Amino acid sequence: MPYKIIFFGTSEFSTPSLQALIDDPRFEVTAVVTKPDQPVGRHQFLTKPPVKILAEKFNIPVYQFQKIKTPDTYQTLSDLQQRHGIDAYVIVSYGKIIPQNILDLPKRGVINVHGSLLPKHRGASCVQAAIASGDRQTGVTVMLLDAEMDHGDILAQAETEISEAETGGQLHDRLAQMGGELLTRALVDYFENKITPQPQDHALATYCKMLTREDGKIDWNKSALEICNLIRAYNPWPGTWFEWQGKRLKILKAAPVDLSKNLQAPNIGQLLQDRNRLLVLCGDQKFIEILELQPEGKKPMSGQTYLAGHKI
RNA sequence: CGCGGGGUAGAGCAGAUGGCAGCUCGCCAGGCCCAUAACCUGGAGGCCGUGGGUUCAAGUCCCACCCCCGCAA
Repeated sequence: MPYKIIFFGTSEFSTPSLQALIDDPRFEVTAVVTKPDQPVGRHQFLTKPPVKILAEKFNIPVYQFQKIKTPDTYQTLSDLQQRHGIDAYVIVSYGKIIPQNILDLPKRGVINVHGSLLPKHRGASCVQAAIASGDRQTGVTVMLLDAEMDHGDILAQAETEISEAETGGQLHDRLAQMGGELLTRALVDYFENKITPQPQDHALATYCKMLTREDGKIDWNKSALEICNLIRAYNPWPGTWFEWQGKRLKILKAAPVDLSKNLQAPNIGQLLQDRNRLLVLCGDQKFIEILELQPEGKKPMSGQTYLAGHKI
């Protein structure tokens, strides 16, 4: 008899975990809960969440509750519980807070996959936070959900190195994949009582907030290293940018540079040309080279290409 | 019909008041040099997004359409 699971998830981070559960004969994904379709993109087309697309492909029933904290929602999930005897909920990047009375429904509790080594980087932007903080390694955590955010007992963790040039998007995809692999193993061990859930050391907890595009505005007073890490971390979401000559310039790729010679003292945050390189002075008096950028209304281009057509 | 920017040489950009298209980089050839991503000389390369219209004459004015992108979500 496979373990019966209801999967809660929405974003691209969720899909590898859902896929792992589907592919593993030891589990049966009885239903999938995901956020309602959202208007997306320049023309606001109504778009299905990635998790919904995957679920439909395997003919798994999909539930999209407008609100979780309603008697109707509770009733629906309660019915599913009675009808199928669900063993556990698995929640991966669902995007909504689930009330306690629902969390109490499944027989063996609620399991969560988180994209960091808890207790570090609790919260919504854990992947970006790891790179932005300059961490050299991170990982994924499979844990039991409790009332507080990313606070529950740990079932399993897997670590990985963050490479020098890795972007948030690349790391996101890797962690999502790792999460799926770790999830199925940890879940079986947990069901078979082979692991003892370990409480987190809450004194070491750090938190990261939900990111918006505003968070990607570059503060040139920070150090060159901090800024480079931020650019890497926030690529592709939420992206990093600053205002230049009344236009918005997105920075897609940058690197710290060592300059032996002294350039004419520029202001912090001002673009500067050195040969065919596009430089900016940061708060610690060090330069970064902008390798790839995207002016408002234009396609992405290299710093050198930008210089070919723009006087600085 | 959410707001806005843009489609001109391979790339990035200029082209007030309409008159036979220019800049930077790249590319090709040659030169200089121990050497070079540096420098010098010369050269190739453009139905100016598409279709109409106004005009003696349109990249430049008018209309329609296609495509790309930023914001917003």
